[in-house]
Amino acid sequence: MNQSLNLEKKLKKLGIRVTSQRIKILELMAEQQRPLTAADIFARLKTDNPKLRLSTVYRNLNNFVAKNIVSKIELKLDKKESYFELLQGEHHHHLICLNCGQVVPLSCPLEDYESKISKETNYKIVEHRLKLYGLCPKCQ
Amino acid sequence: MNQSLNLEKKLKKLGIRVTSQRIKILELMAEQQRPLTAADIFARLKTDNPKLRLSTVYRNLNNFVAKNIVSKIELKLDKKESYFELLQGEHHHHLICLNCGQVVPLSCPLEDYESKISKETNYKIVEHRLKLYGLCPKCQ
DNA sequence: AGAACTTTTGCAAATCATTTGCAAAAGTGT
DNA sequence: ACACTTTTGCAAATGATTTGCAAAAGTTCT
Repeated sequence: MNQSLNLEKKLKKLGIRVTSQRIKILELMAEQQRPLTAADIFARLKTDNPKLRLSTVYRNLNNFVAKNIVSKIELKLDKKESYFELLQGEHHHHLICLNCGQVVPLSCPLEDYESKISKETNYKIVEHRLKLYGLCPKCQ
Repeated sequence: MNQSLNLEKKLKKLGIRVTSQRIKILELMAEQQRPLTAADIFARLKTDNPKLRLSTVYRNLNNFVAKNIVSKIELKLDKKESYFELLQGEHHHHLICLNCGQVVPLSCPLEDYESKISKETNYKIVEHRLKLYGLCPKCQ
């Protein structure tokens, strides 16, 4: 059934106005199932909608992040561009191929470590980020 | 004894030319013992040397990173500025207070996890990055 | 469906961190 | 001190992201 209808409902429930730009961005992210940059999304959507602006993509992505339906991560070691990923499924991390950029989702190994560190430091731990870098089978 | 003499030797050994800018940058990092931004270093050193440029700081930090005597990390969740840290002591990670920015070094819990992931994915794992975010005792 | 109201978008320009080109200055080996 | 190579100061460029503002689109109420 119609995916954009589901997305509409999702946005309405969150009190986010339904615009075609927003639907298209979320559709693309759902379809790709991998972290995308604002530029990736823009490049893909501007062919269908030449009036679309990169700033609109950024504004909406930031909005989604604030509303907790998208997460923003820095994936590459050297480049400083942000990647965005639909928040769905469980909390996970990423393994990134240094050569081809392929991204593999990883389960989180840090529950015990976090509570250990919390006890040792008396910090209240709110979140964490973990990335592994390497070479995928093809690139080795 | 004279620390800048040690630093001179260190640079010479690595085939890096000894300049006063380089010595000052490394001295400051050694003295501060916490990750600093290029802007931090520049702000601190420009009072003694008003001709110093931020680009010089960046160029030297990048050089040190390439020569493996400094590591470059992204510390803050939102801000995109890089932090630089003298490579000394053992491999570690960071716990950062979301409120005051205090940084605590953490031991690395990932040896077993890395080999497990390597087996599962057939990736050759080269490195990893882990950061924890939370509130320090004072900021809770 | 239309009016009134609020939010988002397109567009251009600004911002922030970082890099680069180039001539002058400084470091190095002899 | 000399000839050679690298680094620096300086200005301008770059890349990612954000912002101001008027026009356009979405929402609510009737």
